[in-house]
Amino acid sequence: MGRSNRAQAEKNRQRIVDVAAAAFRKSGTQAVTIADVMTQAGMTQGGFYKHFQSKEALVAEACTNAFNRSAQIWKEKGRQPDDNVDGSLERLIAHYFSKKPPEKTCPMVALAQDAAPHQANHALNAVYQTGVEQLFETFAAIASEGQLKEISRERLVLTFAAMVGANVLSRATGDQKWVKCVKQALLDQPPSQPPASLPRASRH
Amino acid sequence: MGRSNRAQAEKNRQRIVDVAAAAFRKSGTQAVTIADVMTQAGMTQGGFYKHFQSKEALVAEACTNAFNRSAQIWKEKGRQPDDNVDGSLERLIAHYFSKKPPEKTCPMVALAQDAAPHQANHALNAVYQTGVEQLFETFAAIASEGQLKEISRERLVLTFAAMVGANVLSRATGDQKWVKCVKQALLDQPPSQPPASLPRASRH
DNA sequence: TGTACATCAGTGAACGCGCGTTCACTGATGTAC
DNA sequence: TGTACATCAGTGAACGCGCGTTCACTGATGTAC
Repeated sequence: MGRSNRAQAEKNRQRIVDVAAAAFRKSGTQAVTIADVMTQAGMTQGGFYKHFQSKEALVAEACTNAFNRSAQIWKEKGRQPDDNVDGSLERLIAHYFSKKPPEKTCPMVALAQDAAPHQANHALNAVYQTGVEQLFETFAAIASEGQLKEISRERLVLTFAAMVGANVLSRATGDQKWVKCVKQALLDQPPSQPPASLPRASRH
Repeated sequence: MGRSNRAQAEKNRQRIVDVAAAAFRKSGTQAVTIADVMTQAGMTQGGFYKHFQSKEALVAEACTNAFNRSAQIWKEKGRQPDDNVDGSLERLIAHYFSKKPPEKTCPMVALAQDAAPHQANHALNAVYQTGVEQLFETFAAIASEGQLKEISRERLVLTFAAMVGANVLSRATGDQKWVKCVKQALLDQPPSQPPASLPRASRH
């Protein structure tokens, strides 16, 4: 093919990042090879190193990309023009639990294993930390916006963790029931019927 | 070293499984090599295939082992002789969030990635499914035992998912704050102060 | 109980494959004049 | 505006390493007589 011009090369680079982000979200970073990514991006593997220093570097950049995309969509769910603000958190929760193609898996779930500190990809770990923070703050902002009662941060974190946990369990088992049940628990429980506190015994 | 007798060979086999279970919980199955396991078990890698057909087979067996160990401990937390039954769920939750050495990481969290159906280790996926079920049923049994009010299954799943999610986030980021916050949310919220329903706006 | 032979747990080297990375090469692009 | 040269994006083969697996071999164990 020979050389591309600068504009085309930049497009190609971006395409590699996009393809990689989708593939990593679908299968995790370890299951995706450089050859996979480059083929999907319409090039051969040798060209990869004209754009990135290493696979680790691509991983970090692609995952940043994935977190940004997610945060963007969350924010959109938080403010839809034709709708009142009160239901925005419900809308976000419903979206989080909606069936999505594997390449749109929540990055917090898809990348959790690869980002762990013991995996020694420090760049990815940093990206992941920032990404989780970013998504949680987006979540918290939407929750606090149109809320009648103030929600405690503890409660927010609990809900956030439950969403992630349900997704992890459903993805790992292949059984959607975890997601469905937690979605029900978060959306369908009428405020008029306050839950029996938390699942704990009352103190004796 | 030559050949071991039958009893010793069986002990060696069990040692391999135990070592592997600990290593897989610490680092995930992909990051652990056969040579690692065999060295830690005090043997050389060649001998591995006298006991197991493949790494996949060891993974499945070791993970079964890990889930069983966890379930066993959960059950013990559910019934301690000197204690009344009412606090058993709190005790279990506190234990789940207590700091443990990496080789005792919750199998649901440590193995989630490797167990996913797209990883094509079908034996492990089956083991994982059964293991999650086993832990959840243990959890539900303890919750329902000494409970004054009945807890809805939805609410149980929500709590269960939050525990898993918090652990996933803390393990992946390296930051204990997720675990700490969810633990607080689950244990310290006084029943006398019913939570503001769920983090949602009241319907308009 | 002792002897001869078969079995087989464990050894350690080697094989084979996958995958990240490197490299010599191509030819279009960018630039200097 | 055209020409000569340098640059460099992309190619495709090859390298090197790690790791799961295989294999010939050893010598203690188990067994048959």
